[in-house]
Amino acid sequence: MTGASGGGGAARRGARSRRAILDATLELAARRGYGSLTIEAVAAAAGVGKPTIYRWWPSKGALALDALDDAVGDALDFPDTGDVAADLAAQIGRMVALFGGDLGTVFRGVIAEGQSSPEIAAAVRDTVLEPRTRACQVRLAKAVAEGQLRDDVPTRAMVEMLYAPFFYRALLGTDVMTVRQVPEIIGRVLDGLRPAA
Amino acid sequence: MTGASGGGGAARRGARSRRAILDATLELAARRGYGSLTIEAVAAAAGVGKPTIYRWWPSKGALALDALDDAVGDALDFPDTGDVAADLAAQIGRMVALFGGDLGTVFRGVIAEGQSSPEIAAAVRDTVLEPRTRACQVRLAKAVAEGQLRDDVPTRAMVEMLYAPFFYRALLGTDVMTVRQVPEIIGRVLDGLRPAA
Amino acid sequence: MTGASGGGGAARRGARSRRAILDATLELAARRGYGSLTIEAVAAAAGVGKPTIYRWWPSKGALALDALDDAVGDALDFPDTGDVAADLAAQIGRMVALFGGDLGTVFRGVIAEGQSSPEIAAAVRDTVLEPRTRACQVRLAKAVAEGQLRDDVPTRAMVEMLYAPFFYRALLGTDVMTVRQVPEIIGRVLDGLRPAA
Amino acid sequence: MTGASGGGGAARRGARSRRAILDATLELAARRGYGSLTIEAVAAAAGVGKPTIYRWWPSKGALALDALDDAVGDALDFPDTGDVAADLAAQIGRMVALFGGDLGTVFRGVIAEGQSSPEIAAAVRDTVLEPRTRACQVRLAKAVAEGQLRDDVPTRAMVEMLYAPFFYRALLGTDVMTVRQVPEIIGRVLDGLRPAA
DNA sequence: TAGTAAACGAGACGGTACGTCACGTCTTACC
DNA sequence: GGTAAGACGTGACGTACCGTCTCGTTTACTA
Repeated sequence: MTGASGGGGAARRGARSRRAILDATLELAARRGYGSLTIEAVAAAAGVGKPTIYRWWPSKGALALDALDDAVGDALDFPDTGDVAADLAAQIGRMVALFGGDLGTVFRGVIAEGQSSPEIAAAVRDTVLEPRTRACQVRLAKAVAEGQLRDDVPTRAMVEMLYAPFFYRALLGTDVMTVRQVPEIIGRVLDGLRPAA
Repeated sequence: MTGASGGGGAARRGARSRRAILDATLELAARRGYGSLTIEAVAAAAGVGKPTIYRWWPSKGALALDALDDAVGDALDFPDTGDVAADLAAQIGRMVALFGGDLGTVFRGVIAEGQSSPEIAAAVRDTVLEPRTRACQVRLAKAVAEGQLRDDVPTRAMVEMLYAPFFYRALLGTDVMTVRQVPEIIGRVLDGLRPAA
Repeated sequence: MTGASGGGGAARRGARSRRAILDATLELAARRGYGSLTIEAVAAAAGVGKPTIYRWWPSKGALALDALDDAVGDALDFPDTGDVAADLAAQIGRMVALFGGDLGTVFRGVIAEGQSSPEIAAAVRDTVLEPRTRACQVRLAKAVAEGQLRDDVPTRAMVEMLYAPFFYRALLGTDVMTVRQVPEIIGRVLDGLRPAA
Repeated sequence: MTGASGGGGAARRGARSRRAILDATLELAARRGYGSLTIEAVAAAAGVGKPTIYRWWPSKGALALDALDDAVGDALDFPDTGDVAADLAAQIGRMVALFGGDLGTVFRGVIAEGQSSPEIAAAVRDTVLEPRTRACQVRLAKAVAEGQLRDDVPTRAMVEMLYAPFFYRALLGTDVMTVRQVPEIIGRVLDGLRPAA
């Protein structure tokens, strides 16, 4: 359910088709690359007519976003063990692992699509980024309250500092971020976010 | 500087055409959006045959990158006033200003293209990112030597921490970064990069 | 009847398009000349997409041949009045009349195309020439049986002698053959084909 | 020297180039087919610039016609042994032999070109057909005077009857004419052209 | 013999049309 | 009664040649 992106219920009998379409989307995006993904090919691979796809999704980006969202599920929900550094490392580590594979291809493709399509950009923000940003802010606010983090930096800014390096590497392709590097990278950011005394 | 992106010398007589093509590329990308930019339209707007464009640039991405590079020129070269925080704020501020307008549209489009095209991704890295990263590393290394910054964090990691938030906002569209916000954002990152005592 | 040239059934819904395409083909070929006929222009004139034309016809030549065949219909079927000389003059006269106008332009163009394209050449033979040659042979064989013509010359050779002058003039452009000249020309050939006694 | 077709003197220094161009033209036309012959390819194969070709020939057809004319030379001049049937068979036999090979490809291509280009059509008539037609008419007129042929059929019509079958077969591709068939085919036509008593 | 003007090779240029791809819409036929 | 199948108009793709237009560089005739 992607909200603004349009993916829909299809309660009636589209369930089978919906699954086949989402699966084919991920499969093809992973195999041929997001740029070479076409609605035409998805329809063929899913054994479905093109109009059936257009009935439920307005564009390739919306479809890919839905497929992505469907595949990620709740794998990126936020943990709370009491140790904010460990929690951040765990969640971001899972993200790095998840997007290091085929899903990453789709994710980067969707973000790329968003550069040209305000609708997709908005859908990505609303369905992917914003909910997790808020969950993270909640966790950070708790850490602030517990004195683990400074109280003079908005949690939203902290989120940005923590996640930005991941997107930087993912989207600019300067280096692949591995799960093992995550704690160190997070740690350096947190160094600046700890209370003065 | 066309580097790996292919745009070429065309010393002979293509100078006029080259200018018209690059200008038309920026103009159209700004006006209609990068995604709607077509080689066909560029050719028409530049008063040039399509093959002339394909003779010198292998793809729309390479063309856009060249146009971008040409437009940026040396506007993003790195200053050295002695105060590393001020220098960073100045350079990143200029970047924010530059990419806040039409050039930003092209820049984001080229990076988006890079998600599907390894050639473009590599060209972006080689011609745009890497040179400036190195210049920044040089400046940071000087600051480390002067005791303004920690010596236990690689300068490359520092660069990442400093620039990532800009790309985060630019590419995910969560918020527009304004020039006025730059010093504060840079400042927070630097807080974690200053020597311990 | 599209025979080997490929134009097809398009039973489903292409009927309107098919008509528009064939009409536009003849119209443009007549107006601008066969050599200047382009698929692009036919598509535009017919209010049709290029791919629709390529879906049904493999080449300009095949399209033109189909348009020709469609326009000729059964206008060149062979008569039988009992007088072989009169029948030949009538049929060839109709042919001269038909190909003296716009259809001739198309016909000559298709034959020209056949010089470079074995497929077109074969299609011309199979769909245009051969059926009429056979019909003529049948008529000639009857005349032979009735003693109006020699029995020591193959009817196929007779057909060649009778029709060749028409193609000679049409394709080499030495002179335009008029309907009034037909009986005389046919007559001279028949002079050599009458029984000895 | 093709008169209207333009091929020209190039007395100065073009001799080498001219030869190379004509040779390359025949070579390429034979190898790849007339339709696939391009000025560009001729220029490359001849080691010559395109403008050099355009300087001397206005079109591919004019070039091919010149190459053809150059290659045929005086091989098709008309003999006179006293026996008109033998002379005709000899000359037409030589023509069949000559145009049965690569030269035939070029010849048919030039005639095809003539269907769309009045200039080429005129050049073909003026430089290839007309001179030989006249030579043949002269020979036939002599035969008429000697009583070997009817005097009530214009020699021009006779020429048409005699040569048309060759072009019929060559251009319509119904059958290849072999040298051995020539006397028989000529003979049948002459049967109708002999004096009555 | 030297000078010079042409013709030359090379190839970039503005174009036109090619034949193909995928788009997103629409219609028909089947299940 | 919804759906697969797929034809349709559209528009851009990237390519092949077109015929024209500079570019220097031979080269062979004139002086």
